[in-house]
Amino acid sequence: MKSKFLIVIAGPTAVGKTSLAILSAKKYETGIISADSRQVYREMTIGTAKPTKSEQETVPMHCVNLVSIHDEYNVGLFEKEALDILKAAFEKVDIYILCGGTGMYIKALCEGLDLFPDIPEKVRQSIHQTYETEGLEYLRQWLQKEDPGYYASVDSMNPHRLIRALSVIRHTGQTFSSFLKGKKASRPFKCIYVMLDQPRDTLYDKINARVDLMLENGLENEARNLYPHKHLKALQTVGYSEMFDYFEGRMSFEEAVNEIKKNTRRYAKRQLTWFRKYMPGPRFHPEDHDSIHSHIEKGIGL
RNA sequence: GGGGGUGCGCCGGAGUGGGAGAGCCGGGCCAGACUGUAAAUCUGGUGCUUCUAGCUGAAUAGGUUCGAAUCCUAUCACCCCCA
Repeated sequence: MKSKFLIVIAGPTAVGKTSLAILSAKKYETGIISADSRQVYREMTIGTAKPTKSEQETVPMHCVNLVSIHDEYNVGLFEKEALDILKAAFEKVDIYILCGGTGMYIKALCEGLDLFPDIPEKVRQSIHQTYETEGLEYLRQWLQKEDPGYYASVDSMNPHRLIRALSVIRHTGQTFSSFLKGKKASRPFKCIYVMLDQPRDTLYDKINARVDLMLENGLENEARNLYPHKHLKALQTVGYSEMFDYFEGRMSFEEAVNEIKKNTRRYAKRQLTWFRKYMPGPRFHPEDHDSIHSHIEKGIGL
């Protein structure tokens, strides 16, 4: 059987992943899987810088508009979905493209996540409720008692981490750490990483310009339509949260716009931190197509 | 032109008014963590150095004093009032 390759195009927001991915998909006559935790939602378009409709039609594109903001979605579901897509795709082609900025989704697909049982939302909510009433310190002590091993390594100041671990413990009766094997999954394909980056100030200029463009394209109106659902997980998103603050009079329109730009820059920063740690290797300027394609072809073994 | 006030580390604020604090709060920025919320969530740093410590420092230049961000003089900048 011939080797299969997944070209992973990753990088901070606004760096130019999508256009490179489309270009590459045309070149290799293949399709794209989006690794983006917000573009999966049908109802969010402008604020997530989703590929345009015509872009989505030029090449096969998966995991965009896949679910509703009312659906439960997470990295585990993404992993499963993406593996299915690749399995079908590699029946016909040898190369596929993964493109996105959600580092954890990329890692899940390329290296796999340890298997965890599904935790009912009710369990999580109940622990969250305990957090609300008893506070962080209570959860810390609880976890320390139930799973001292994980407690030693977890960021115990982070409520999300504690709530997740305690949910698993309560639902399964086993420690959280007992599920952590930390072994890379073996995949029937090889990943070729194309990490995009460019000087920080250029990237920040692009981010600011793109936010202005989103506003021209009607971000405010899109946010207004989604406002009734502002409590949903999917709507805890840069570009929407700030608009909601504006709608509720907590800031002026101008302040909200500046906050969106700032928070997007910070988001990009966090992405860069993640990629630096989990995806070392060469970095490419998004327009340096020659270097990028020779890197890919070297990876494929041409 | 005359009188008064204010001036500190990237920015804003509070505070102190002879025994320093590279101190406090907020912001910005930088850096980091992160195995099912990941565009989320969380942490740290932010004068310099050889970094468990040391050095420089309170607009600028002088002065008084054992000791000055604090008092005095001059200059500069900004603000207010009167012309």
